[in-house]
Amino acid sequence: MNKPTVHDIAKEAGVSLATVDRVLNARPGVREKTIAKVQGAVERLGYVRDTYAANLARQRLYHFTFVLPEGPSQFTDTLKAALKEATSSQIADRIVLKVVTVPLHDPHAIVRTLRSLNAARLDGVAIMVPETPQVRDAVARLKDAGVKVVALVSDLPNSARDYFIGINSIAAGRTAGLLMGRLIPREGEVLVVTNSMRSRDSLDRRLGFDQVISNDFPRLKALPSIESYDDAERMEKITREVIMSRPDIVGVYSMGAGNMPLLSALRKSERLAELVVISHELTPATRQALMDNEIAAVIAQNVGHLVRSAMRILRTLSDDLPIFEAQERIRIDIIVRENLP
Amino acid sequence: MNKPTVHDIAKEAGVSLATVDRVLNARPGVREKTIAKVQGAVERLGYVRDTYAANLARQRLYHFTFVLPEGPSQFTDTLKAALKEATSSQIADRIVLKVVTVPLHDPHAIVRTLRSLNAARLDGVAIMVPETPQVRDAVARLKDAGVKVVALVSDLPNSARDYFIGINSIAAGRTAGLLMGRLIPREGEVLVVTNSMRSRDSLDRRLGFDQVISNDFPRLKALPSIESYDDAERMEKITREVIMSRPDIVGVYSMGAGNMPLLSALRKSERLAELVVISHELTPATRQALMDNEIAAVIAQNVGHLVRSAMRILRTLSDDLPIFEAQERIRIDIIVRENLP
DNA sequence: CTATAAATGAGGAACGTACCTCTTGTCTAC
DNA sequence: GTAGACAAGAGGTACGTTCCTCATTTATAG
Repeated sequence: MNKPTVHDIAKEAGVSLATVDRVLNARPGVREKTIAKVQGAVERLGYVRDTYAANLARQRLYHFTFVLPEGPSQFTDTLKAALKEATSSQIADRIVLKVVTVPLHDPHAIVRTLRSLNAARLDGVAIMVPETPQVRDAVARLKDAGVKVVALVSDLPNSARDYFIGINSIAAGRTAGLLMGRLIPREGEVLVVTNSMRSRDSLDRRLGFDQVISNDFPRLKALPSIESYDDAERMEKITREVIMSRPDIVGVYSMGAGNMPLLSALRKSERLAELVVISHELTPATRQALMDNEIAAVIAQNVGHLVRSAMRILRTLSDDLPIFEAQERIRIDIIVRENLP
Repeated sequence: MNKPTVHDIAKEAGVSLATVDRVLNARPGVREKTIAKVQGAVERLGYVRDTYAANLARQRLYHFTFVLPEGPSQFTDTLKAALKEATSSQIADRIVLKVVTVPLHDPHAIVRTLRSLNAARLDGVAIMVPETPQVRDAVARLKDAGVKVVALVSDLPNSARDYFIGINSIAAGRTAGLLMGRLIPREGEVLVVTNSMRSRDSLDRRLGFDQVISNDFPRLKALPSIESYDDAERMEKITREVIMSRPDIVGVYSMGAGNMPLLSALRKSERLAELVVISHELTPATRQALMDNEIAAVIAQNVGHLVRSAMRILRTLSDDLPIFEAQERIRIDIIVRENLP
């Protein structure tokens, strides 16, 4: 009735413990026929390796590296904080964690960093950078070297990454669109702002947003995206100008980072109270704006879950174990003033 | 640099391994002074017991029992499904799980069941029942017998339970109130329905809902709660009558289970399209209603997270380890058509 | 100061797995 | 028929912890 051990497998298969070990750990020097015998026993008894005992025996350490954007961003700051917090918990057990940051605007530097990772002493990498052909190459190279790769927050769909941990941007955009439509009962224009439409996330969010607006809420007109290019002043200036010149604007959808200059511009315009503002990611700025009723809703992903999931998945991949999908699915959180975590 | 082991503690404290073991496992026969020496070494080296190695050595099994409501309820069905799913994952490692169901309407049967639990061979219990003085007593009795007790979904705030796993009902009600107010731009009445206002959860949700409605949306008038007493026919009949007789109703807040008869009544009234309906818990019925635009939003708690959290917390409590709060906090999920999980 | 109890030390086996060495068995080729 | 290669067995040690026994030291009481 108890969980079968390697000894049970040996008995069941009629071979020695050493042979079972050779088969289970894919060591050479075992005939096909014998391998089949052992695997048969494994399946018949429903053997699952006790990972903890195995890790104890082999003194296993998991070497993981997180590649995150550098520079000031409230979102990546909260992500890093969550990572640090997780490090001191049970989840980080046997994990040796390294965090490196890369400048997002410099594709060469990103690739240089990815290439500089020592694949030989690395079990897994979690990457949060925009997808480029060079990044795809670097991912393939890591994979070839036996390193597990997961994309974090921003997917690398055309790369060889093993897993994506984050929310579907199209669905996130659709959620924003639905909320915007439901929260604005009249006609009008919706301002859409982002850092840069060259990022895939922004494109997808915009896509999802437009799908729902045009299909379910034709009374609303989503304006062309305004891009800030990470320039706070530019963002504030342009936003103010557009808001001033277009009295029909009834809502604002902020797809990316940079909510602080946006809010600052909206405040100065003195039209904030009558606008429905929806933004992404829960940061100190958006949290405060929610509490002040300046932002109606925030579309977010739980960063704590994000980093814990990344660690668990990298570990699971490293052990060639099946992933428990239900636990790892990152949900699209809708946060309003009253359900702030 | 490596994690210290019991051997390191023995060396540091200048005692033998056996003594370290006696101290760490609170076995008798050690002088106060020696205990202090060992504990000093533990703190200086920052020793943390390797729980996996310990469990391996002592062949530890965690015996947990979940006490859940019996009878047909889509919510408890999904909860049980999540429990079953979790059982076959890593999380349930070394856990021997038992599920017993109790009739919620029969306080005596509940207490009888709680008393019948064999505290001697039980490490922890997760309980989902309404709080009564008898339940409080039963919890205290379990605690006295050394069993860890957590309240699930529905808190037992005045009992000796170690932990509550679920969402704050007042905050959930406030969230519903805020959404209702934001989604209804005009004046009108809001119908509030529930199973029974004798349940603490319903009272608290109502309380939170009324707080926000009266404070932020005085244009809305929340009607007195309609109770179904778990009687589907009654629910459907009364709802239909009220809806028919009160043309000013613009929204419906469903605080408890029994969304199927409610929806059925609303459909028959043919006013569903113009009503803003907000309900609790994601079940097959509410999921379908969300997709059909019949329900505007569902306030939910992630049942998968709920049961995984319960298992982790019971295990952590059994090991007298600190709980990683950030991971265990159950969030108030707002679910709309586009962010359905 | 001794008898006794209490506290501590020393060592080993076990948990399930990994990994090592050494030996024995079996097959193939010439 | 035997060398050589390959396959399999047998047995041990280790990981960090628990738990056991037995011996030894130390404190306490009479």
